[in-house]
Order: sequence, then structure tokens, then C-alpha cells
Amino acid sequence: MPTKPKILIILGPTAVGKSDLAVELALEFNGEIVSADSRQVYTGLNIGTGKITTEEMRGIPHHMLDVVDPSQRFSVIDYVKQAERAITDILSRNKLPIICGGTGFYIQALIDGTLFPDIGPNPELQKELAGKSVIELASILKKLDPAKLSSMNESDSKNPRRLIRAIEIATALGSVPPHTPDKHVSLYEPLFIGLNVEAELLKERIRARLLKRIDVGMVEEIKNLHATGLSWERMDELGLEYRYIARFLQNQMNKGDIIRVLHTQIWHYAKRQMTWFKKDTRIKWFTPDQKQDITNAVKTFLT
RNA sequence: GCACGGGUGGCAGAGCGGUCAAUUGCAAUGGACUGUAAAUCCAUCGACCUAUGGUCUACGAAGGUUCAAAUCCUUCCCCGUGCA
Repeated sequence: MPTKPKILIILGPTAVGKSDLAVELALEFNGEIVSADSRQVYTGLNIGTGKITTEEMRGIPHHMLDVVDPSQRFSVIDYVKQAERAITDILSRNKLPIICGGTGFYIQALIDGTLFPDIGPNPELQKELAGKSVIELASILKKLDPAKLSSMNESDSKNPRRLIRAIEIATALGSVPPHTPDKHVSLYEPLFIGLNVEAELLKERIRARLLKRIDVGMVEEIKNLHATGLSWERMDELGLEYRYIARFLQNQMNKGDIIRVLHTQIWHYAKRQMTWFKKDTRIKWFTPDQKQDITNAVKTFLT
């Protein structure tokens, strides 16, 4: 049985300093970086997503950045497909793939080889279901696949988006296939390195980074994106800086509120990221000042 | 000084005699997540308890009316606006 290739994963909440660490490790261990960020895949979303600059890359190749136009929809499936291709390519050159990012869902799907039902979005059906209440959606799903509905937890069964997706799959397949973790095909041997700092410090970092982004022209970036055709609606979907600055540019929000609101929204996001990561016991957690410990952990892992 | 309007839980802001520990939004805290994931959604949110119920403390302060007050009356304190 061939051994699985080793792969390094750097994850953690937004603004902890993952990118820097990834570059340093890449330099030290002959690696290349594969981003795992659901917003950095889009071209033109630079300042607002905190995308690494060419200079900051220090010569290390980065993959999964700028792979789609922001007007297009991108999904986990797209991500996994393309990221796998990048990883194969990196491995073929005998380099270490380093996954770096904060989108837990993408990382999990990629590393654990989650199998998704091969059912794409059904725009007509989505349109038809769009205005329906949670109650209505639930009863539609109940007719199609009662088992699925009763297996959904309190939160999902009240979540229109999840309900619609289930209906979408059930409409195509007759029912929604249950999750079968044992069917997952993990292609790699992963080392998960989690980077985090204490809450108050993370809040400070988020604020400082936000102010800096505004300073270097984030509002301009967003203005230009709209000028070149990216709709306000799409920006709203993109979330955080794109959502709230778009609202500001549409005069739905005061300048004075923007920092305050965005700061707490980004903080909420960081917390959501952490509730995702907390569940994964494979992650070894470090603070950014534990560089030496991290290096040692990677060394051990690679030998 | 006079005349109005107002003082409600961390904030904003409903309620205007009983069903009010007090609608709602925000914040806070915890959580969910298998093709939108920076998205979307859920729960808790005065204190204490022998906890699908009970006790206590709460709606600027102090009194009063009432079986019953955040809700009515009186006085006081504070804030906003108008007239002096």
C-alpha cells in the first residue's frame, strides 16, 4: 500500500497571521502554498480579503488565489477539484504542499475527501422556493424525504438555505443520501497547525488591520469593483468589508458607524471560524510567538 | 421661571392598570453546518432555587391610590424642546 503524501495545514481565525507563518514554513521546508480562503479565490478582491501581495510571498508560489471572477459563483466542489490539482502538481515537483486559510469547510472537504452528491444548483427550483417560509419549505421536504427532514438538527431545519438545498437534492435523486464519513477518501497525511491568540488581542488585531485596510484604499477598491460591473447585491453576498462598505457607498450607512459595525462583524466571523475549528481534535494549537515549537512539530512530522 | 415632551434591562427602543422579568433590534455568550460557508441558521441572555415550576430584586427617587402599578396621582431629581 503506497503511503499517503504528507501535507501541512495552517489554519485559524482571521487576522492571526497565518499567511506570514505559511510563507516562513514554505521557505524553510521547501513548500508551496495552497490558499483555503473562500473569498481570496476571486480576482480583484484584494485589500478587503487581505490577499497576500507579491512582495509578501517572498518568491513562494501561491495557489488558489484569483481563480474566478467575483461575479461567478464558486463552491466547495470547485475548490476541492482545483486545489487537488494544485496539490498534485506541487507533489510532482517534490515540494511540500501547505494549505493555509480560514475556511474550515473547504479545508475539511479537501483533506477528508468529503463526497458530495453530484447535484448542482437548480436555478429554477431555487427561484420557485425563494419566497417560501421555513414552515412551507419544511413541509415540501417532508413530502419528498421525511427521513432527511427529521434528521436535520434544530438549526438546519430552520435554515431556508439548507432546506432548499435538501429539496434540490431530493428532487433530483428522490432522497438525500445520508452522510457516510467512512466513505470519505482521504488522500493525504495531514498535520494541522492551528494559530490563535487570546480574544482581546485578536480583537485588537482585527481593528488595527481594518484601519490599515481603509488607509491603503479599501473603499476605493470596492468603488472600482462596482464601477467595473460587480453588483451591490453580489457584494452583499460576499460579506464583511464588501457588504458593509457597499452599504456605506450606497448611503445606507454612516461613515462613523462603519468601523464599529465592521469590527464587530469581523469579530463574529472569527468566532464562527473558531467554533468550526474547535471540533477538530487533530489540530495542534499554537500562538504566533511559538515559531520554534511550530517548526519542531513540522520537522517531526516530516521525518 | 413658565409650557410641553421624556427618564424602561449593556445600548437603542416598545409597553401606558392585571396575561410584564417586561415586544423588538443591536451587543454579549454558546452552538449548527456535506455544492452560496466572510454565507446561512439556531439557542441562551436580571439573580437565586429542590428548576416545563418557584422565590426575590427590577421600569429616575420617594410617597400615595388600588385586590393589583413600568402603566394612575403627588412631590422631588435629571434630560430635551418651546416661551420668557
